[in-house]
Amino acid sequence: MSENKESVVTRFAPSPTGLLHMGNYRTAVFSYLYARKNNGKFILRIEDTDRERSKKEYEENIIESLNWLGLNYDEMYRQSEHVDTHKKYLQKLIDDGHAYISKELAKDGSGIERELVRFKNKEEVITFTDAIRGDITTDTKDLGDFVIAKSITEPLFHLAVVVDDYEEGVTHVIRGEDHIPNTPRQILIARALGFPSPTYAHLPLVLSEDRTKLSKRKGALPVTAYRDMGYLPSAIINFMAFTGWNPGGVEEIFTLEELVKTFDISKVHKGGAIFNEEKLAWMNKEHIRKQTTEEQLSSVKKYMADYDELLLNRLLPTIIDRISAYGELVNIEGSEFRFFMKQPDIDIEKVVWKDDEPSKSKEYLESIKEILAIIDFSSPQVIKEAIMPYATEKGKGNVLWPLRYSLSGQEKSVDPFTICYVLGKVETISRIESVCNKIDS
RNA sequence: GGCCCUAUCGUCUAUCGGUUAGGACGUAUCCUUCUCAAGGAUAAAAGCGCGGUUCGAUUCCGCGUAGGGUCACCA
Repeated sequence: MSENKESVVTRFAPSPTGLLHMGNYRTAVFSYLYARKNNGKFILRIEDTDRERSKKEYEENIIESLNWLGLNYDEMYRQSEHVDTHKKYLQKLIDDGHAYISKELAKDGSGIERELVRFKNKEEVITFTDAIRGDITTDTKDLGDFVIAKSITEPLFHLAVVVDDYEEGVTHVIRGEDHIPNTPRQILIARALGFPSPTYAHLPLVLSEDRTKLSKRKGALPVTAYRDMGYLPSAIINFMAFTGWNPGGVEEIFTLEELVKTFDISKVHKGGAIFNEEKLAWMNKEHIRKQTTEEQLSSVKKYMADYDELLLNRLLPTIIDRISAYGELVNIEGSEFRFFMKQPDIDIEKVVWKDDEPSKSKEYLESIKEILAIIDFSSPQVIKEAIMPYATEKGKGNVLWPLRYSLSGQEKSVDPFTICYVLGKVETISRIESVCNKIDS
């Protein structure tokens, strides 16, 4: 790792004009992976030259999202803070005859005359080699003399991008496919300024169900919304990296470190991919399962801080087994776990298994109570072994259904042994007694 | 419409000229099971069309077709 003059610098250059979704952050993921893979630098550049639309809160959300995802950047710039540099190069372009001031009526119909700066397009054919797509050729005569500044003091997107990429030493511009048409313009400006062109890599788009570009108005959620739904950053990263790329092989669950290790930009796809929410959920579940018990418990506690810790510890494996995102725990009272927190309402009619007799169900419950009273509630397995001989003798459904329903108040629920274990002996027996009393009355 | 990009199961994808076209999500069925999940097993499910090149094309080339992106004094 000594001196390598070709060291890689990539950047993520969002404009803070809204909350960014998965499609946006995926370009950050690929830029990050490429930089880290090559021991290079990853830069965050806030493209806030449009002062009207840029908002501080959006910038903050970008930083927050990147931090949450663990996409650590080595440097951060704000384009607006470099306007002087942009102006310097703009002047150079004009001085060198590559750009000119053009007096034109404002497009807003106000009748005001503005002094736009246009790039003097020599109308050549530009070919660049995209790291993902190969050669892309454009005849720039279709572009005309495009505008590069609103005025001599207000440089616009294309100029700012080219100047900043140069000044920041960006070697690889990794961005969405929607930027392909911008590339020839930016190459033209770079050439006029005598800058070397970076390597371009245009990623396929992330699509919504209708196969058009993912967008907020199509329902794409900000990445922070997934955080708020209790998704794991590692799952989000894994998923984003896997839309449009995969390392080959059968394994699909990767940590960020593993992604860095296996990333290969030449294997990135050319065609767009639909954002598959169901697969994301599955992937998140897999990532939850790979967490340590401590991590799982601390995630669960974010939603269940008020609950008894001992009970939570015993319930944890069941929770992990049944959720695909921690956010499912926001409303415990409405969840399948509600009965662990408080005694459920029991519908006596439902205590009885199929068409067994109510008096018998009570008898079973009484017997189980006797059995449970003398054993140690050390694990669901122990409880199961204690109860099963009796249940088998009397009919499993006859015994187990009343037990499970009495404890949970739910026709569909976690198995009775786990319920007993989580509730503990005292609570379990108390619930059984209360149901027996109700049957009597 | 001009320019540009793309094309394997419903979806995400593997294949870098020769495979019974593989895997995953989802779906269905079965097993397990007192119920629901989870787990296990199985199944259905794909090379856009037509021409070339080649002994041989999903793979390479061309033409269609379809879809997408982009055409700002936004980025």
